[in-house]
Amino acid sequence: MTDRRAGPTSSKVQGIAAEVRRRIVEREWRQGDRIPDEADLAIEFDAARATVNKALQLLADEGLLDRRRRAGTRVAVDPVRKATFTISLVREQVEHAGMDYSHRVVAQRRSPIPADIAERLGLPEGEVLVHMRTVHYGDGRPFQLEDRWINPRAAPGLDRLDFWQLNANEWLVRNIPYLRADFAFAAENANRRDARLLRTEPGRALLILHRTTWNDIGPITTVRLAFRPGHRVGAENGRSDSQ
Amino acid sequence: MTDRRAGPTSSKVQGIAAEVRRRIVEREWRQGDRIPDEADLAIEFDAARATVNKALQLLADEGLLDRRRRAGTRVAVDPVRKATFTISLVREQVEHAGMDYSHRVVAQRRSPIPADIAERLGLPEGEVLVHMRTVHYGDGRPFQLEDRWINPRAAPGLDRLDFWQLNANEWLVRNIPYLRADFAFAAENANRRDARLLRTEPGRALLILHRTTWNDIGPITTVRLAFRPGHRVGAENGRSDSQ
DNA sequence: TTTTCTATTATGTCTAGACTTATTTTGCTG
DNA sequence: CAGCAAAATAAGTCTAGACATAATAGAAAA
Repeated sequence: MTDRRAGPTSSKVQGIAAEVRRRIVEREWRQGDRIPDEADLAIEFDAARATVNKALQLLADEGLLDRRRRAGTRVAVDPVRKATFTISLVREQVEHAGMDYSHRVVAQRRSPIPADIAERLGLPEGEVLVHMRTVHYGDGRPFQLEDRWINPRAAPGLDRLDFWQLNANEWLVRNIPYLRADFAFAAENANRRDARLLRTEPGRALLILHRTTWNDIGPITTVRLAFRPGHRVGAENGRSDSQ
Repeated sequence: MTDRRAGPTSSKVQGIAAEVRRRIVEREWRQGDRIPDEADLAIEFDAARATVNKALQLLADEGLLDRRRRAGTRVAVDPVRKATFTISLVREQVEHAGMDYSHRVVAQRRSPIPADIAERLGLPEGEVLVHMRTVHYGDGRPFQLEDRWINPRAAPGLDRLDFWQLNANEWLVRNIPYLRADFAFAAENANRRDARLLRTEPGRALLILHRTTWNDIGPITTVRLAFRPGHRVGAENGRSDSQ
């Protein structure tokens, strides 16, 4: 997990947010309490209401405040916190860790989709998609195993490509923008194939990240990423990091 | 395909964001392209510059645009996407799934911290913290196993509490607000204790969520949450869901 | 040529004010 | 008293304009 630099240039919005945060942490304002309205805070902080609004929205997005029209702003009773995970390209993850990146496509073919994939994509079972399996390496050691289904209908230009050479994820990400994505983390015991490709033993617990992306045409691709044993995926919250 | 609700109240900001998103997806504006500046877009969309600014900031936060002062706004080449996970209380997760919630504290004592916990918290090894282990149930079946260390110095009022009765997480969340939290997902093979408490077999892959929270005094608590086998934690992005 | 200064520019931030909208309060009516 | 309509209110959104700031491009100096 990367470190987080000190307060971002401390703008007025950030200053107000920090002060409100402080009052909540110091329990001047307690869980459930109604806090002064935007107009009053604007006077207190000598700011425009829009500025106070932005600060309070920030804290509401963090889950620290509950805001409702007419009802006012309250300190959240159950601070439902949000953790933001940054999903970057495998190659960048590997290189960021100071390793040399390489990858190997171990399978690529057109194939009818099994039931679970069909359900995930909302396509009829047996529809023929492009299926590929890739191992990503860091310093020659397996880093991540990628099992991907691609919908050629939603990815024009796919046919002309040689994925035995190219990195599918990078091509997709750069050429087929998506409107929506969903993610899910899971844990699975490595099966024989996972174990062989990741050079570990069957049964080892693997962190799995499922991701499916969509555009206006339909599902683009769904992928199962299996990380090497022991890998962690981290996030941080608490200070919003817009910009 | 899952349902896609109509534009969220379709404000002007959302409308502009949607149109820019469309142009990127339709490849009118391609990866790396410079897009018109805020002033021009403001004229085109008949909006104030602040409104355009808000829309573009939204898309930049989503990772779809790169913006830099003076250099202008470009369509991101590597759309580093952010997935936001909502971390709610276990009880809410269980009840949201339509199950009856219950929990059982299986251990609670003061204990010197081992090396890994010490490192995670930035405290000297051997410092004495409160250590507790709780099983959370849904409809009587184990849902999550919680292994928690609490720093009494950062959690005043802790001593007077009876955690054999109370849910530690809920008490902390409601009474000791934190400034910063970090999260990490991992996968581990169930050890004997995990297996016994989650009523599964040793070796089963478990999804683990580590979370540590901090306030201005120092670390408050660190917790290892082990989900029951097969559990998934999901997120979605693509449309910002502020408010 | 390279370096350094300076002007320019697009985004970042803020303000004061207006209007909108969800929600609660209040007060009227049966 | 209940039920409903109207007033009040606090957040939501937007505008026009101002100034700040980072980064670039171009000009001047070495």
